[in-house]
Amino acid sequence: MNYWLMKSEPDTFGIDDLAARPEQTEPWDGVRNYQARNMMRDAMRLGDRVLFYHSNCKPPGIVGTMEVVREGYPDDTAWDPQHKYFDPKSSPDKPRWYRVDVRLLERFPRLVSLDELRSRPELAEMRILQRGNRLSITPVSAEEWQIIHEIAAIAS
DNA sequence: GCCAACGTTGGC
DNA sequence: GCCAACGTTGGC
Repeated sequence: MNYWLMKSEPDTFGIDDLAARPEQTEPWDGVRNYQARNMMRDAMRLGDRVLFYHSNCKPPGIVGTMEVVREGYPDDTAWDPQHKYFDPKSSPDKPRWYRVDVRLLERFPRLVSLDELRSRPELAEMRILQRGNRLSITPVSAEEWQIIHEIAAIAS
C-alpha cells in the first residue's frame, strides 16, 4: 500500500465538503500539473491512503485521511468549455488530464498544522515542507503516515 | 496583498 | 532548444 498527501483549498473543496458528498466520495479533478497527473495516472492504486491537507487558509495543515476508491481515469472537466478547469488541448481521444476518486476515511480529532509538521525532525523530509514546494500531490512514507496519526491523537 | 519559487509559454 | 516573460501557488 502507498501513502500520499493531497492539497485542497477549503474555500474551494474542504473536508467538510467531502463529508457531505454521497458515500463521502469525490472525483479529485482539476489537477493541471504534469507531475501530479502522472502520480494519479500511473502510481495511485485502489486502497492507497491519502492525507487531506488544507492549503491557502489559516492555519494550513492536515485535517484527515482518504482512501483511493477508483484508480486514474480521464478528467472530463477538461473537455467542457463552460468549466473552469477547461483545457482545449485535452480531448476524449487524447485526454491530457487524469483524476482519481477518493473516499473519506477519517477526520482527525484536530488539525495537524504545518507548524507542527515542521517541528518534528522525523518529518523533515516531507515534500510538503521543502522550500518552494507547490506540488498538490506528493508521496508520503509509511513512517510519516504513522507519526502524523500519533500527532493527531494527542491533544494540542 | 506581498512575493519567492516554480511551471508554462512562445518568440527566436 | 534556449530563455525571458508571464501566470500560479501558497505561506506569511
